[in-house]
Amino acid sequence: MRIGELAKRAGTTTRALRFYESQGLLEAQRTSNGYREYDDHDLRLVREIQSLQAVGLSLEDTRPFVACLRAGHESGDSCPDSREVYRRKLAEVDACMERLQTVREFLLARLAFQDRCLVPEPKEFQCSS
Amino acid sequence: MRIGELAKRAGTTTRALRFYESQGLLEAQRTSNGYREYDDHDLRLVREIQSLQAVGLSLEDTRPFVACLRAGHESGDSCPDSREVYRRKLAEVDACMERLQTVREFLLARLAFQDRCLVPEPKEFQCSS
DNA sequence: GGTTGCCTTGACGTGAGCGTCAAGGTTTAG
DNA sequence: CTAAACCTTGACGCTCACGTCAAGGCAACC
Repeated sequence: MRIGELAKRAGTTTRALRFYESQGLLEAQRTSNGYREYDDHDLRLVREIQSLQAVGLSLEDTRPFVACLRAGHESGDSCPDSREVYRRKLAEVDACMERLQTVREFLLARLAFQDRCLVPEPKEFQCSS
Repeated sequence: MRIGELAKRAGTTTRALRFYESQGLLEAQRTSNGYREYDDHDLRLVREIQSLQAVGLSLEDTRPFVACLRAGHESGDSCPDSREVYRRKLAEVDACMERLQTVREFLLARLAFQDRCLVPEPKEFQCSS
């Protein structure tokens, strides 16, 4: 299949697929006229990337999973590097929730008592998912 | 005081202060040679902005608080618009924590059972603080 | 008069993950 | 023959809160 069909079947755009290729996450055969040609294995890769992004992993973080699938494993997260990414992400999520809990309490306190002026110390931690 | 001293006393940079001015958050008197001149009231404003940013509010969201202080209130969050920002942010935080909880459970499950292939549906919600 | 250390405006860079043209080639339908 | 619907590469745009030059003016000290 060509890039348009792959995009449609994966529910994404051709631009995203070309971007993945530029990042070395996706490779493609080329037909004689220069068109990219994909198969079901590539569709699987794209779906893996999307799933991981949906969990909040960066594209960079999906790299080990893709490599794992390419290496022939049936599941992208059965390789040590992938599992390490999971563990790191889990730690990030925990830290993020802790920080959000603090923020939440601060907001509640501010909403409850109007004239207080307690402010939490700035933390450098960046919380996103 | 001039911009350098204000930056030092607020623990930020001159660039940040000029940026706040460009966003209409901070105003400054000008001396005859064109230098910006600030007073303690401005320092208070900057500190308010920093506190709110530390909680995860965007610069845009700090606008009502600054306006509230400018209007003469002793606390930036005693005005309706400010409190509305608090409420909205609280809702965002709650949604974010809920989402993180889902992600967390997913990660734990994946780490526990290697060969499963359940993936949560992609959510469009953007979670950051 | 030269150096240092402030200050000014303006403009481009940063990161992530693409979106959105632009300008053109290829294949198929009518 | 032409239009539609694909495809190609390249390059700039977007968000956010500034960082980082660049080029120059102002003030004080030796």
